[in-house]
Formats: sequence, structure tokens, C-alpha cells
Amino acid sequence: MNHIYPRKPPVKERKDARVQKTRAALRDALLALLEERPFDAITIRDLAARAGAGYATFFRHYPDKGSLLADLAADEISALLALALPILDEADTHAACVALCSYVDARRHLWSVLLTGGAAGNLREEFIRQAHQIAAARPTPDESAWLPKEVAVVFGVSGTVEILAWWLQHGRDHSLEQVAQILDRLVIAPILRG
Amino acid sequence: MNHIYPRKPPVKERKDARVQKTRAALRDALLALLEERPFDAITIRDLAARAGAGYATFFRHYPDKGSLLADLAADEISALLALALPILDEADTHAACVALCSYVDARRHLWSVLLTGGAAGNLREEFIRQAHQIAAARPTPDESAWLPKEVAVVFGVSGTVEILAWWLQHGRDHSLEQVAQILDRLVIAPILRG
Amino acid sequence: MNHIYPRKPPVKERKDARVQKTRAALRDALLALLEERPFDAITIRDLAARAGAGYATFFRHYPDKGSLLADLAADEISALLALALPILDEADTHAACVALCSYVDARRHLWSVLLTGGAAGNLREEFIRQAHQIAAARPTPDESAWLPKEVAVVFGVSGTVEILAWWLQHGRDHSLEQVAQILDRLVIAPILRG
Amino acid sequence: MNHIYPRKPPVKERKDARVQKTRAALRDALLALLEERPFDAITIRDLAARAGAGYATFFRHYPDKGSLLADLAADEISALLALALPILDEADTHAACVALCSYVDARRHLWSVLLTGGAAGNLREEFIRQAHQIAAARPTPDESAWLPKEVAVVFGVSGTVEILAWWLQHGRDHSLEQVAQILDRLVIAPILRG
DNA sequence: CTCTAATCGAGACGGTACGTCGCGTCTTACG
DNA sequence: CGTAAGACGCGACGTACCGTCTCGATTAGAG
Repeated sequence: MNHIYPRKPPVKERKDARVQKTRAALRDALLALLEERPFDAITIRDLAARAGAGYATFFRHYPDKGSLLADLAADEISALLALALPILDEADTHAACVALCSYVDARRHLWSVLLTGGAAGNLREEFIRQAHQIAAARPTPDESAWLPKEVAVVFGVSGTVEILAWWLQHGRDHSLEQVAQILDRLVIAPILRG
Repeated sequence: MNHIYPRKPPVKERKDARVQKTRAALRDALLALLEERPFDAITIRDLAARAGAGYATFFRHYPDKGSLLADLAADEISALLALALPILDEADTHAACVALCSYVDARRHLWSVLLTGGAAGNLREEFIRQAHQIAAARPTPDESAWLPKEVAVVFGVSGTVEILAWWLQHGRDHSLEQVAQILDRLVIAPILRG
Repeated sequence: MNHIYPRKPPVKERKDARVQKTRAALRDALLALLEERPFDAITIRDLAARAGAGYATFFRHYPDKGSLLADLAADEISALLALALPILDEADTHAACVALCSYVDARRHLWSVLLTGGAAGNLREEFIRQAHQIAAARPTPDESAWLPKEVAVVFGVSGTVEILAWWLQHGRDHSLEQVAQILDRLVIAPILRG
Repeated sequence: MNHIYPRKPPVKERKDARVQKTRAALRDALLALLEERPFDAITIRDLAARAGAGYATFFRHYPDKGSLLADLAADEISALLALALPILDEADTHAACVALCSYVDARRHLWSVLLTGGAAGNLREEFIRQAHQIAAARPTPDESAWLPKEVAVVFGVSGTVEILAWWLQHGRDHSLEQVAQILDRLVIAPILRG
């Protein structure tokens, strides 16, 4: 998969094997616990215990819970946004929506936990936050008179996230094709064509 | 996360004057503190101190922080949703959007704190939660083949909240009329007409 | 007993009853634990648990373990020193030694724990420390040419403590009278008469 | 408290030169640090850093901090006790006291750190401990009716240590001759002649 | 206009999680 | 291929806040 979608390059993987193992264990522990209860109800002691690591060991890798979540999610969020934002510039928005949904579908379990698990709220906030940054940096080619860029970005991201969360929560009741169409008609088209 | 869920049972409004005063002081304290820092960073001790009340006194009125927020927000949220949902059934959606924006504008300070202050995330979640409940209970008059009711409601609410939050955060740069138009074209129209 | 030996006057006992109870429980817990293991091997968690108090409660009363020990011991030490130092000024040193031993005997259990239990080392150090302070403040009436005041005080206190510790450790094998005689001949006489 | 008790089994002195060097560095580091702060406030990491050795290296030489202190002090203590105990059996006690003081004076810096530095308390305890052992093993030639052997030994050692500590702490204000006299009149004579 | 009960402030208390530190073991990778 | 560097499990530290509780001191509003 990594050859299709832009992932973090494997540079600087020059780390102690124990460190890698411990971090992976902590990330897995967080994912597992997020399926059972809200992010804020998960204690660092829970995470360490679930990961089979010592309590203090957690802090040797992350300064706090949020950083662990960020380590899990930030790259994924960036990747998704990198895939989503350009949709607005494409000619064939439907195809772009399908690509987006395919990406999520390929990592369905991870995204399912992130968007419908106990950290859904935090993730949504992080999405919006990153989107704001991107919106500020993004060129403004064809600013509509009626739709400020900021609103477009925030609304687009928020709507997309909400639709994806709904899809992930309802299993396979709806085809990728359907969801892509909803995304296109509900989020993309209105932004582009009012 | 401090969910807002459990609504306080219908309080008898016939109360000691001291009680009324204390509750008002606590609510004001929360609003004031939400302008400075996130909801989760506000402690009950902070609230009591700011309200000029004793620490234990807080618990004589609310079982926890979330209940105080609920006392502040739940009615407002219900009122706003009661105003927003029927938009989809109206003929003149634009007029309905103007009505919605007028309502928010009339209570601009409160809504500004709620949607852009330290409890923005909690509020958004509560909106979505109430929207889900409404969606489940709502009759399904003209279920489009392509757009499941659940998505429509969640997307509609989420988009509306996002647009209102943006409006409240940017002061008076944009007229009520403009915002109503954005709301209509970006959220309402796509749901109704695809 | 309190009418015989100078105890802390009951002034300022104007405190919350709960506070008194908790502190007494903590002091008793320390005494009990000192009979089983060294002071440094006793954790604050042990103390709180033994006292039936919450861990954090300990810190509401004492900043650390040492302060609890001081609360137990400082007054006792002061009282003993107040009784011991004047011996050097008395005409009948033997009678004064008997008085000192009687005082210790009347509080035999407490002193037994303090001088032979797990805090013996700390107590000895505290004795020497207080003795140094007293030596510095004490007038130097008849400074012998051969014996500096400082040495006299430190040696006197140290020797006395050692003899008392031995006595307390060996139960009633030796009479109060015998110990007083040893104290007089081994510590007091040499200081006074070289 | 870090007792010094368990003596290292008779180390074979035939060792790698690097081992000798590392141990010397660690001992020097301990001595240096004892001049700045109490023994218990010195961490193994401090010692290793000061000695220019790796943290784990410490444990290849000593099982814990106390053992390093023992390695420094135990031989010195034994030597001093071997010199001190026989004083009671000598005819010319004054000469013996002079010999004792000379021995300490010859190693003044080391003893100064040991008896007045951060490990003074530990050292005192170790002295008493070894003295107790010696007292138990020592024949009882002329047990006085009034002075049990145990008291004599403990008192003698304790008094001697205290006097030496005072001497070492006050530099050269007092001559070796004076101190020997004090020792003889304050400690030895009373034990022998009551 | 009193008197009685509700309400209040103050804060001690048992808990629980935090983030830090040091120990002593064990692993890794460098020189 | 031996050793330094340091990650690790462990567990105590002292801090903060929670929600419960007792304690007197107001003070409201019913009689």
C-alpha cells in the first residue's frame, strides 16, 4: 500500500529495537482501549498495563497521553488531508472522492477506531486544527464572492469527517461508491458550485 | 470527557433566593472561565472560587462540572435545534436560515462563548448527540434513495454548527444576511436537492 | 505524671477534633512501625495505611516523614535535655541522675522505641544537634582549661543517650539505681572532676 | 538507612588494573561528594558521573551504595578499633591515647570526611555495631561489679568517636596532646577506675 | 419579628492519577 | 567482544483534584 499513498519516509529508523517495540505496544494499547471507552477515561496506568510496560516507561516515550494519540493520528490525518484538499482542484471530483474513500477503506480498522472510538472528539478537533493551518497557507485561486475560504475549508473537512465517521460506524451497509457519491454531492459540489 | 447527557430532572423553580443566587453565580463563573481556558482545565475549585461560593456548595447544586455546563447549554441547544431541524421542511429555506441566524445573533455573547470558548468541543459533541436522537425519532417523509436520513441530520447539524462558530469567531465582518445565505447554499440546499 | 515533669502546656489545643485524631493515629502508626523496621524502610504509604488514613492525608499534617518523627520526638528530647543539662550544675549529681532515669522509666515504652527502634540513629543525631545548640547558648561559668565546653556537652549527651539506650534494650536486668550510678560515674563525674 | 553491615567477602586483591582504577575512582568520588552533602542524598548516578564511569559499571564493583562506603570505611574502622580497644588493657593509657590520636592525625583528611562529612551518622552506627560484636567476643577479665562490659564498650567507642569528630571538625585549634588527654580523662579513666 | 430550618463557607478526609526520580537488571551497539 | 550507555520494570515521592463529610455561622421566610 505504501507505494500508492504518500506515507512517512522510512528515514531515521535508526532506533533501539526495544524502543520501537515499546512504542508499538503503547500505540496498540491505546487503539485497543479506545474501542472500549473514551480517551479521557483512559489513564496512563491503563495504557502501560495493557502494553505490558512499566508506568514510568510511558514517560520515556511520550510526555503525555495526547502525544501518544498524536503519534498515532497526526500522520494519518496529514495523509488524509493531503488526499482530500486537492479534490477541490480536480476536474473529476467524483473520482477523487472514490480515491479518498478507498484510502480510508484500506485502513478501515484504524480509521474506525479513530473516528468512532473514544477519541472521536479529539480527532475531529485535530482535523479542524490542521485544516485551519492549511487554509491559511493555501492559495486563493477563485475565491467566490459568497464563500470565504476559511468557511469552505472548515466546512469541507468537518462534513467529510462526519460522513466518513457515519460510514465506518455502519459497517458495510453502504458501498464505497455510494459514500463517495454522498461526499461529492453533499460536500464537494456545494463548495465548488454553491 | 465530561458528557452533558443526563439532564437534570425538571427543577422546581420555586426555590430559596439564596439558591438562585448561587446557581447564577456558578453559571456566570463558568462562562467567564470558558473565555480563558478549556473546559477540562477548569476545576470545580476554580468555579467555586470565581463564584464566591464554598467548594462543597458546588455539589449542593450540581453533581459535577458537566451538569453545570448542561444547565447552561442544554436548553439553548434544544432551542436552536428546534429552530434548525424544521428548516428542511420549510418552503422558504432562506427565510428560515435568516431566522436561525437572528436567534443566534440575539444571544451572540452566550453562543460565542459556547461555540468558540473552551467548551466548543463538548458543545459540538452534544449537538451531534442530540441530533442523532432526533434523527432516530424523526419521521422519514421523503427519504432520498441516495441520502440516508442519519447522514442528512448529522451532516446538517455539524455543518450548521461549524458555520455559526466561524461567524461568531469573526465578529461582524460578515452580515447576518451573508451567513444565512452560506448556510442555505452550503448545508440546506445540498441536503434537500442533492 | 504531668505534674512532676515539665510537659508541653495544653495551650492552643483549639483544633479540629478530626485533625487531632488523625495526627495521633499517624504518630501511633510510626511508633508501631519503628518497632518492626528501620525508619528509612518505612514509607509514607505504610504510615498512612497503618493509621487508617488516606495517603494524601499524611501531607496535610506533615511535609515529610521526618517531620512526623520530629513531632513525636522533639518535645521529648527537649524535655529530657532540659532535665539532663542542669545535672552538671547540681550539687548532688547522683540524685539528679536518678531523677533523669526516673523520667525515662516513666515513659519507658516511648523511649524504648525511640532509642532502640528503627529511628535510633536519627534520634541520636537529633540529640547531638540540639545539644550543640544548647552548648553554643549556654554560659561558660567554669570552663576547665583542659575541657572545652563543646566537647563536654556533646560527650555528655552522647554518653547519656548510649547508656539509656543500653538500659532500655536490656529490660529490667538492671535497676534504676544502678543505671543512675553508672551515668553519674561514667559521664557526669568525669566532666565535672576530670 | 543504608547500613554497612554485610562485609564484602574477602576480595581477592589480585585484580585487573582497570578494576583497581575504577574502584579507586568510585571511592574518591564518594569521598568528594560526602564533603558536599549527606550520604543519603548521594545517588549512584552521581557517584558514577563524578568517577567518570558508566552507571551500570558501578554495579559491577559494588552491589549498592552502602558497600562502597563499607569498602572505604570498614578497614579503617577495624584498624582504629584494633588500636582503641586494647587501650583498656594497657598500663600507660595516656601513651595509648596519644598513639590513637596520632593514627587518626596521620589520616586526618580521610577521617575528617568520614566522621564529619555526610556519612557521619552511618559511620557512628557502624562503629557501635562493630564494637558490640567485639564486646560480645571479648573476654571479661575484670568485670566490675558496677559496670557491665557491654556498656563499657559501647560508651567507650561512642565517646571516643564523638571526641575525635569534634577534633577533626575544629581543625588544629587543639593539639594532639590535648585531645589525647581529654580522651584519657573523659573516656578511658572513668571506665577503668570508675 | 421572631425562630427554626435551609443554606452557606470552610476545609478535613479517603481516594486516585499525575509526572518525577532513583534503584538495580538487562540489552544494545559501539569502539 | 567487552564495556559504556541507557532502556526497562518497579515503586515511592509529593501534588492536585475529586466527591463526601462534618462543623458552626448566617439568613430566609413561615408562623
